[in-house]
Amino acid sequence: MKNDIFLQSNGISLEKTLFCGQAFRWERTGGGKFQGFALDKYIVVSQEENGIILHNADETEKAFWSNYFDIQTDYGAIYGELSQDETMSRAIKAASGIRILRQDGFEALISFIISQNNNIKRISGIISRLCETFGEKTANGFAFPTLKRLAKANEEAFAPLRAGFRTRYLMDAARLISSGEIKLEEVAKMDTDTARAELMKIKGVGIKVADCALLFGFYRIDALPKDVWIKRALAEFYPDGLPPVVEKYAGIAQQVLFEYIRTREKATV
DNA sequence: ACCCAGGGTAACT
DNA sequence: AGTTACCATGGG
Repeated sequence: MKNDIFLQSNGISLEKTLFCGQAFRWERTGGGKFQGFALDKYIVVSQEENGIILHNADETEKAFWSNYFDIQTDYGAIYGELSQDETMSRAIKAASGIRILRQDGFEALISFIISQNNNIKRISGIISRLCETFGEKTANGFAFPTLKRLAKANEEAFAPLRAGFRTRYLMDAARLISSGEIKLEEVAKMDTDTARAELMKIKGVGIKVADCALLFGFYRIDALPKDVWIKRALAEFYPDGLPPVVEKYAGIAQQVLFEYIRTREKATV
């Protein structure tokens, strides 16, 4: 039985959450509606006052997307705590409504390998071509490729993605995970430092890509990915280090800061 | 034509 | 241990 299902989440912003650079497979369809994929799961979702609506969804999908959108976490309380810090208070006002999506580890890892030395627009393009090339075709679009399918692709097969030097990194990730040398279900159980070191066994996965995979794919909100924007923000706002309350929610704080400094940049240019 | 992008690697001091 | 050139590609 398919229905429109309302999920309450006070203050959530789909626009900010879906396009703040943590996920790359969502698009606006107008009128406050969005559509996208998580792995092979497709949904149309719309922005409501203090929540979202899942369109044409059943109970199984309700459970899946509630987890994906991190509905049960009290962001009001977290943002309240973070607002004790003056910089965070300003950043949250400019970028409120962001939730950290609970994405699949494999999809996040592959996506952020592609992200390196790249911009969000082109990352989305490469991932889109990745799905068209290796993902299963469905009625609503292409699913994210399975590990098995990626692992058997050669360099020639990757050419249509135009991923540049990242191709061999993607192939190394697929090889190591496929062979069992790296087990993502084990990574999910490791403490964050051990998990980071494990992911960094993959060629092309350094500390930043690993932290992105951990934050967005394994919900490690203590992981603090430092890209060029965050490095600038930390130097400007926290030259003497992070206050404890920001440290506690580093991943969430980081994403709010990322949005804040990027939109501030856009506004002034 | 140059610089930059949700960086990492390898080869240098 | 800390720099630096280089890596593909596309947009500004």
